[in-house]
Amino acid sequence: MPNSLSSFNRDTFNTALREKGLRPTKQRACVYGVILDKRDHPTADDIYDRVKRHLPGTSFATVYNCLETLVGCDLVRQVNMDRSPTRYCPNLTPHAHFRCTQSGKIYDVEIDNDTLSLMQALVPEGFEAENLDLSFSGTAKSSNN
Amino acid sequence: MPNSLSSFNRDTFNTALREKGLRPTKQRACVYGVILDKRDHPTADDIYDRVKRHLPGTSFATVYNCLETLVGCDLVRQVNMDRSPTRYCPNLTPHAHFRCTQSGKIYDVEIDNDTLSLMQALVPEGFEAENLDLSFSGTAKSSNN
DNA sequence: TTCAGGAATTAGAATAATTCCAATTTAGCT
DNA sequence: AGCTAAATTGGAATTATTCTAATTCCTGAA
Repeated sequence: MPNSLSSFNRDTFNTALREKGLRPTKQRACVYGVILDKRDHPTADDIYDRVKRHLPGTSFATVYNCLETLVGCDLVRQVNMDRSPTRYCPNLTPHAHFRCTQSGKIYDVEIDNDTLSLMQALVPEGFEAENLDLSFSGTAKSSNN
Repeated sequence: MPNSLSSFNRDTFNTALREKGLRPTKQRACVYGVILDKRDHPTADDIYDRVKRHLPGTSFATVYNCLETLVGCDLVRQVNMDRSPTRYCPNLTPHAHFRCTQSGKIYDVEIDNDTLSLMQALVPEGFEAENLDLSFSGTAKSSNN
């Protein structure tokens, strides 16, 4: 039985959904599962393909619905880089993204607390930032694959 | 005659285009003009409306073509925030953006050199960043309009 | 346990931003 | 003026995403 969540993740998942009064359905679990499974910042399209291998009847709308739900429950994060399709990421720690313009691959980049504080301090008086997004693009040596 | 470029901007414009072997057409000048004129981070749609007031025959495709050209000549910058339409910005200094989730307005946020260096230092060995994007979203007090 | 009612899923249509395309116009050279 | 490549044009096409209305599925009260 592939893509069953580990009991740890299953717990996180159930709890997060129940807290919002939402149902932990098999589609939602599966979408969450494939995102945890291969942390390659998949697009909705990628996720759809992977989910179909486990739950063949799943529709595109459902994938989008599930993703929206998971994002709303803070189980996964959206990653938007330029105009390219939205990607999804189970890494919830504060981190930036690096996109290789050659391969299209996206890498997580840790942000240390000092730098994070300095960035947050850029926001002027009278503005209240709830969200911060930092991304880089450029080239990655192929040894980083 | 509205939206004629100041002689300073006209020079910048002509030079930047000629350097790439491109023609400084009236459509390109007008698109550049409206972006300089009202620095409110307009979308292609906004720009189209404003350009039509000066050059009524202009098509949408032309606006997009001109924008691409201007970006390629480093005369304006694209600003992408989440999934919302691309916006355009004539501020070429390193700066971040703040989007007010209530009004949708976008504000420039200066980045000091120290913070900029620290951010650039986040990029790990083996990665070469050509581009850095920092954006915030949250709420802005209405006195910031 | 059943069953009512809300929640979730589904297929397919609709939308929004952007890009593509083929035809026409224009600008810059000789 | 006339040639040629570049730019513009209108409309069709594309892409990612959202919407809609119908169906199916859970859950908890009887």
